Amino acid sequence: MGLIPNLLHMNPRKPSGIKEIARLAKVSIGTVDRVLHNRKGVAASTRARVLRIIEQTGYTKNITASRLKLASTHRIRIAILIPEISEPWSYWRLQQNGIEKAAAELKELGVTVAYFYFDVNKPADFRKKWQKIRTADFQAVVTVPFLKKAVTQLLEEAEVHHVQVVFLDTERPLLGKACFIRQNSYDAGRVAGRLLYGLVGEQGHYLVVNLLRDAKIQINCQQREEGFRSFFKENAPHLLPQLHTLNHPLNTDELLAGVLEPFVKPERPLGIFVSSARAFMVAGALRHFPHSKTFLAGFDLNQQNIACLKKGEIHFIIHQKPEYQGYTAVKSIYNHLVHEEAPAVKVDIPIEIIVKENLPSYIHREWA
Amino acid sequence: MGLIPNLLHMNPRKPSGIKEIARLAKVSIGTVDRVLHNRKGVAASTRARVLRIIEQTGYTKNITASRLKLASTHRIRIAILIPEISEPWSYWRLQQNGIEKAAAELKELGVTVAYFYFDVNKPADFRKKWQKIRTADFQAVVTVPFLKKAVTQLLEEAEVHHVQVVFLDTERPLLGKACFIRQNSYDAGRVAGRLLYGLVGEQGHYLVVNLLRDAKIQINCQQREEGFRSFFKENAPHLLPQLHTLNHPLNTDELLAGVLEPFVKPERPLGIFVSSARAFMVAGALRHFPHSKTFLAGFDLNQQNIACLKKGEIHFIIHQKPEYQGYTAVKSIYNHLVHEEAPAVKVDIPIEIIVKENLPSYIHREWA
DNA sequence: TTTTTGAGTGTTAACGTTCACGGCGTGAAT
DNA sequence: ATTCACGCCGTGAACGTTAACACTCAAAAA
Repeated sequence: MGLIPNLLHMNPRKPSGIKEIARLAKVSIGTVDRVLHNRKGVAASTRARVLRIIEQTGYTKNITASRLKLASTHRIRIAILIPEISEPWSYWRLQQNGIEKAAAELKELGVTVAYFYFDVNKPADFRKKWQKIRTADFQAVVTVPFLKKAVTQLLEEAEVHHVQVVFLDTERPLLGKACFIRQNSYDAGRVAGRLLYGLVGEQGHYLVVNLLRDAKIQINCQQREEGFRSFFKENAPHLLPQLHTLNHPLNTDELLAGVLEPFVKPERPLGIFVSSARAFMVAGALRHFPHSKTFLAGFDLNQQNIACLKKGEIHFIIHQKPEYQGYTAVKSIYNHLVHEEAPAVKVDIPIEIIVKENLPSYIHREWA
Repeated sequence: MGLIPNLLHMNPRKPSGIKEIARLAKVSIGTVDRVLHNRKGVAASTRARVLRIIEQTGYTKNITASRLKLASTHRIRIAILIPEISEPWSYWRLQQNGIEKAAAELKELGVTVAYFYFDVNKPADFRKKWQKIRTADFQAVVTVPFLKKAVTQLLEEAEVHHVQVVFLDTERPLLGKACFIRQNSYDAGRVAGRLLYGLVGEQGHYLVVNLLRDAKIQINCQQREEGFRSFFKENAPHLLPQLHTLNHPLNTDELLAGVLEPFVKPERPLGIFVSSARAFMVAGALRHFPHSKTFLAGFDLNQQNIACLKKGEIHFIIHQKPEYQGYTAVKSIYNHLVHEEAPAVKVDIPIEIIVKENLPSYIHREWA
């Protein structure tokens, strides 16, 4: 340890980075810095010379050093504008966990995130919170595209104020060049079609169950159903007469089991695609028909779905990786702001298929 | 931009980090540094006082600043000891792509990786390359546990020389506390069992195809078969008589189609599980039996398998995410060496299921 | 002619961490 | 009494980047 003299200190390494560029271009580091940041105050000839050296040496700036310097003065501020988190295991809580993990990693690089929660039923609340964000110079905002008109306004104002917008979990055809982190719902529906068709086969019937909140269907669920139907249209069009849809309001008095009864026949297999995260409710209702040959596919690894998967009551779950979405949103924004040549944030979350047997490899592990 | 005076420069922020600790403990930053690095030369009372302050303030060192300083003197050197890469699309090439991506990200933090390739058929070559690594002070080595005896020796010597070892793609029961990045082959086989059973059902027959290189079965393939069989043992033991194994040497003169023929009967469905990355070969052979009801599952998203998946000749692919494995190996080593409290590297790659419909979400996307 | 401007430069002090070096003391050896 | 050793601690120069500030000339304004 102490026996070997420290050779590195005897022959100092030749400087790399901006200092080396300055030496080669016969200017000071100040000038190189001005060129790199496109600041004025550099003669055209000097600028060209410096740029040539930068080109030739393939210089890239040391982001570690840059962020170390900037962390104290020019922080990167990201606003998170998401629906109020009611249940402790809600989808947005998971997204937020991912966001917080990213924030922790980026903290010492001068990145801060601030949360703003809005009431999904009140567009005015969304607008109000956005105005707070807009007037508080954030570089970026991560939000959801639920409230169509309010979001359109947000996009326009964000463009004017140079605030980067990233949508989580969006499906709405996005105006302009908005960024997003989402899973393709249409394709996810197609995957569910493939999986249930494989299990149920030609002799069976099929049912799409949309569980409605406030009597209206979510856009995600709608697109998933379209994808599901498109699979059959392309691969087994003769089965379309056997493919039905059940829209069932969650806040109804009717029991789900009762509504399902006409579809469940002991003599023929039934494939049920639940377009939302509540497949476990359908699984519960199906316990009234113990001798039916029913196969169930749905979304999201919440605790109830996991339990049903383990018991064999749900056969396939499609995972949306909410934590990963949140994590990726923040990380991508950072990368985009820091490496200027980095592409805009457009991430398609893979459509991951969970069955009973690969569940452990998903829940016993870090998700990032 | 220039209109607002820079307030941050007028009221300087109170220092954070080591300086603040020093101020509170009424010592210099040198002493704090000595305490943080457990170096001698600090009075016991002073050390206790500093440690108390560190505890109270919840100080954590700024790794950005630390690496900036250390990058020039104490680089983190990682050796990669993997089989020679023959084919351009080989599995190890993909792993190496992931490694290189991680290396690029960590370059400015003073991390360097060096590659050593060995001939998988020559344990002596493996040993020779390892000796080169051992004598060249690397902090860590990423390798594969193929050659049992040579690897045991490596592990012992690495422990003595404080070289961290991380195995890629391992299944061998690992001696001691070795680290790994792998997919659980047994569980992957079980997943394949679930998927094929779902498609083929009770009336079908099942076949495990092990494609042998040099007449011997790879340990991965063996464990996958065990997992596959265990699924049927648990879920459909009555089908075990209908479950056969075919070990087929790749360098034989016999045609695969000929060997498969006795198993393929037009009247009954057949589920084939190929335990390696060459399911496309079985798919090719099956083209001789166009009217058979055959279902095929295998591993890895190589180009031939992808083509078969798109054509519907292969029904399920299990993805091992080789690029992600390589990336994770290097990143995890870095995190472990840099955050001393970080856990040892033990990563289970999730068993990801690919069908025709979710393939696009896997191949049109960054894997990290 | 002298002063003033300002465009084009160089200089320097940070950001938080690291570590060699040197400078105090106190106690032991000469 | 003078030297030497050594435990304990502070100082300062880096790492590469940033940006305010200071300086130097020219040409334009007085």
